[in-house]
Amino acid sequence: MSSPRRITLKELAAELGVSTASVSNAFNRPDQLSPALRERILEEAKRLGYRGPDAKARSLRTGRSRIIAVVLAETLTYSLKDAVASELLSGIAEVLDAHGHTLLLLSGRQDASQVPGSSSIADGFIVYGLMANMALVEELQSAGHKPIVAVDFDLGDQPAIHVDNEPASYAIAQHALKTPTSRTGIVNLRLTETPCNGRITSAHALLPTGQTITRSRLAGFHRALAEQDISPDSVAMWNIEENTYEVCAPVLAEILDLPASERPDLLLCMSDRIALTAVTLAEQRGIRIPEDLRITGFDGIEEGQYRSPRLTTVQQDSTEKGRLAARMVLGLESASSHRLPTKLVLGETCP
Amino acid sequence: MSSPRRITLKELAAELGVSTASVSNAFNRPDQLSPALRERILEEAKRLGYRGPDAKARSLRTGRSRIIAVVLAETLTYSLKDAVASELLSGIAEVLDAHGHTLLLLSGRQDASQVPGSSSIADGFIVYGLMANMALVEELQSAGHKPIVAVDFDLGDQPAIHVDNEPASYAIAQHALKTPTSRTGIVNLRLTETPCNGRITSAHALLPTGQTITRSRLAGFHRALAEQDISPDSVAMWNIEENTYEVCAPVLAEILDLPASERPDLLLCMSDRIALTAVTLAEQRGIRIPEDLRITGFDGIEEGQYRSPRLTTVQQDSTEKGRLAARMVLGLESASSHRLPTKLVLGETCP
DNA sequence: CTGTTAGCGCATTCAT
DNA sequence: ATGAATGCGCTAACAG
Repeated sequence: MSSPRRITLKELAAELGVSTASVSNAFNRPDQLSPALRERILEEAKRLGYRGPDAKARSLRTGRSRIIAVVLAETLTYSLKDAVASELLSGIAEVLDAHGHTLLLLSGRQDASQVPGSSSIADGFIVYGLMANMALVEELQSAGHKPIVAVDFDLGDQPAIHVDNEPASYAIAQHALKTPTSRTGIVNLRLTETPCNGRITSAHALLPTGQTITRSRLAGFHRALAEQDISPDSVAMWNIEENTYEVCAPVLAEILDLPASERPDLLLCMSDRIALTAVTLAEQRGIRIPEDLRITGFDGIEEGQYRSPRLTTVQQDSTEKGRLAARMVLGLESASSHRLPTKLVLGETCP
Repeated sequence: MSSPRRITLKELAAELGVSTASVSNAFNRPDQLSPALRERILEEAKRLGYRGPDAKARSLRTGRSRIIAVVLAETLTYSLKDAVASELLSGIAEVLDAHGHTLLLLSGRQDASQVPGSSSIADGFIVYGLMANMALVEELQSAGHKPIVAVDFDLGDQPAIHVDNEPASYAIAQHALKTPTSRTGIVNLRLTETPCNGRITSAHALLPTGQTITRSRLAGFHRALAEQDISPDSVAMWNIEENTYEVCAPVLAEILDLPASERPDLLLCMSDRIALTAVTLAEQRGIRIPEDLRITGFDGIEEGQYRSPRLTTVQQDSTEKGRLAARMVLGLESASSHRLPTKLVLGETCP
């Protein structure tokens, strides 16, 4: 076989003896030509191996590509392995697919040089999580009138989607604190100004309030603690930089290997991944859950529910968050900010 | 603020009193103009908010977009939630990122009408898994000289990446059968001609040999069974259509709820997801692992190793599979087919 | 209902 | 080292 080059619309038109407009209309606007001609064009196109208008030329001409870019705060490699991010993407993909759009993955972590290139092809952007490097996002904002939706953080006056982090954390901590505790520990996620995997001391500065979701979660924990007359300062805190087992494990091992007199009997974790790692390491050490150690998570990922003991956690519907973001970026939903509800899920790790 | 429209290269050139070629060269070919002029252009560009050449126009002109499309056999919504597919994507993204390319997600399940549109924008394709609808893939093949890499199945004479499915399955079954078993059961993944979630009877036709990875895995199981003088026909088989807890659970419940005299004491599962679901449901029923029931998986996903009991499984490095696919599609690796090795991982579910 | 025309924004010859 | 000209493939006005 020898199809040296994709045939073009113009060539097809010439071959058929019709105008390029008719061929274009045959593919794009059926109502603009007679069914008979359309039929003839489509048939001949198939015969000659013409697969429809070229996406590159079409997008240049129309200004639209039917591509929506998702910009992820972390590296793609990491985000794709993270259950929460994957669920979000899953929800986004569901809606985009249903509306004939496709999904381009970008990372806020790339060399700032490359990104602008590919990004100007997208019709809109969903930006997930606070970027370490805001340069890219600022470009997107200034680049024109393309819709931008921020998820889990605020981006100027762009519409944003949030989850009820503070009330949810308050609720789960309140639940956990109903059972008397002698020592509570909090395991945070990306909360310190400078990277830290381990115990948070007074030497560590925390990220500013109001910027990150984990800061809101901490506020909820603290409110519930205060309500029990437990001073937040008396509660030990640890920090974790990356929501993976490998990064979580050493920090949790450090906690669980504390002498029994110092080891917490309640761990408030900021993610299910952290909590699940705690469960695994506790099991390995013969620490009984929940008798010796109660554990709460946050996110409600499937892995935490489809195992035993089931995680006590806050369920945020990341898939729905993705669907909503996609509908907003496609203009199917008002471009105002949304705050999604969460649900307290009582498992066996903290009954 | 009022940036009504993104400024164009031509306008910038006019503003500066230089030719469009110089502006273009300032961004693309630094060696083609004096450093002084280049500096001036870049500076003025930044000042006027010109973010570099438009991706749509640039890709039309050059014929290259720096976008690689990954075509997934299943829906995107499903694939993004699947640990194996996510790891593959993770590996792909890692390499693409490092080489300044971006990742476009396509599904082989979309309305065939939409896909061709967006797909012609990509510089190359990685096709993952046997498509239910081969129409799209046939288009990609005939569409020209863009590189295509097939993963986990064969696509005409395109280069393909495979895993040692048959030997790996043989090895794990052989290991499992070292311990005497009274009743072995096999839980397959997408193996029947027509969809089936449940027991496979003689009424079910299986997919043709050599097409799907699960068929190869079954062959490995059967070879090990035959070696123990166990007739494959005497081994009960079940089938599962989708690698999710929700779909796996009812089928495994059916198996585990068989009267003790009929219930298998060894389950050879074709995926870790199936095996993990079996573990969870067995635990719920007080069936002891491995005393009452031994379980093997396939894939080696993290979830199976970072829990207790750890899964006995075959580890395939999906991330490396993705990296290799990406290097091949970028032309950094010979375009010949590859077969990746696997590793037997002995956990507690089948010591 | 159909055909003609004029760019979309850019990279690349080929002159100078 | 720089500038003028051409067209990548297509769609949207418009004219017939």
